[in-house]
Amino acid sequence: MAGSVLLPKPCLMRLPHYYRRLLQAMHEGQSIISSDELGEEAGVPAAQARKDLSYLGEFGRPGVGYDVYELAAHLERILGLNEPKKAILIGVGNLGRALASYPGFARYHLQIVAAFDIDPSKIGQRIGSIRVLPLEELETFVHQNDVRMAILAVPAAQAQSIADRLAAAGIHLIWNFAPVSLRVPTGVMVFNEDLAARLATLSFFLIRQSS
Amino acid sequence: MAGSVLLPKPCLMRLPHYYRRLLQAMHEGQSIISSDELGEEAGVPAAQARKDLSYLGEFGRPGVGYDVYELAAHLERILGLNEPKKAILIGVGNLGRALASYPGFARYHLQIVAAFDIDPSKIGQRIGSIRVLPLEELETFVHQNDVRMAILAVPAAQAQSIADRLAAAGIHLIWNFAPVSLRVPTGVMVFNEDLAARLATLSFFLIRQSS
DNA sequence: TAGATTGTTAATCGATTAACAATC
DNA sequence: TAGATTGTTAATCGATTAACAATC
Repeated sequence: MAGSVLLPKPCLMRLPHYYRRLLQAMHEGQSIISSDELGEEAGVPAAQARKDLSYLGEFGRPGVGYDVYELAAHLERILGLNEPKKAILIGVGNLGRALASYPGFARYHLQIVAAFDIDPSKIGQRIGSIRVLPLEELETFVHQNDVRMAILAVPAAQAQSIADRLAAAGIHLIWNFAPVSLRVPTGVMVFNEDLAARLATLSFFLIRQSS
Repeated sequence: MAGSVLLPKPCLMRLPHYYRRLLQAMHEGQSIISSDELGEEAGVPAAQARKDLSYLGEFGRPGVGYDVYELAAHLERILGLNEPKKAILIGVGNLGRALASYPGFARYHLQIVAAFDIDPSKIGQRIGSIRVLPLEELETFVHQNDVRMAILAVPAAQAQSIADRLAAAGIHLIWNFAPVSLRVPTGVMVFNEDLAARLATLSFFLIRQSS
């Protein structure tokens, strides 16, 4: 399940930042870039950036730097940025709607192919081009459309039972925005975007601010 | 600036999860809890949970466990969950609106006291009880209301220039939802909630899924 | 050639885990 | 007393950083 490419998790989290710096370089017509410039974008020293990239292969030229286009293309391939990624959205509240229309996702080829909700008044609505379907159709839709990813934006109380259904329906990856720890069978990956928990950690720093 | 309490960052990130488990215990009438139960919620072994809590002091009783109410009260104090936390919201797009009405924030006493936007058609609107003010009034408002925290939910292109203004106006903590790395003066803390970068890391796993 | 920058090794740093005496 | 569970030490693990030979 871990795939063929092994990467330390902190390294993986920095790759999108390197990639973003490469896009900027392209935009500015820069064709060679240094580990120092890449590291700066990710907030790490040049040595860290070089080490991260060395996990992917040898791309740089000593004394010169990295070819912007070549490295960008490689990161796109490693991260799968250009692969179409079908996902369903569960929960069409304020946050769900915002995610459905988030402009930053299109660049990475995320395709939200349908949304689901229990609220009858929302069924049949559209968010952009995304149709809102009744939750009962979840399993059928996942099977018929071969969807592997779900974005979960329902209230905390409903999240676990829906996660169970998603796992049973064959979803492999849940991007969870509900503020709960989900239990899922092995083989299902959960990535938590827990804004309430994050706020609690911000609170720690905020109340310690001087002045 | 680092405050008096030193905590490893991974530990700090787990404290909200322990706290959440304590709330659940209270709800169920459980008055003693073990490091094993706490660790499970955060996805770590019992030894890790004990070590995390030992940074805060000695709360458990050997052979017994932790007092649910006592530990919850202590976590509330350490994290400052019950302290009122004023914040302003910059950017009243879909994501900004969703954050302004996010139900999970009230429990931790986050008070979004105003929202700002450049779009004239949005000025004067209300999101719940939050008024949308023109961006020109940002500095005045921050000074007059002694605000330390800003939630930044503007398009990537505008984020840096607004971060500059926030820092100059005396904001200490920026919760940044724009997909960019902000440069801020020392003394200003930035916490990034970079959904586009996160999607890129999800992509890495998604395209490697078997079947 | 002189200057710049990579890829990699080794040293450092910090977090996690295992083990267990102390305690209830 | 026997069983359970903490707080803490020491061992392990993994990531970061410094340094530098190799390369352009």
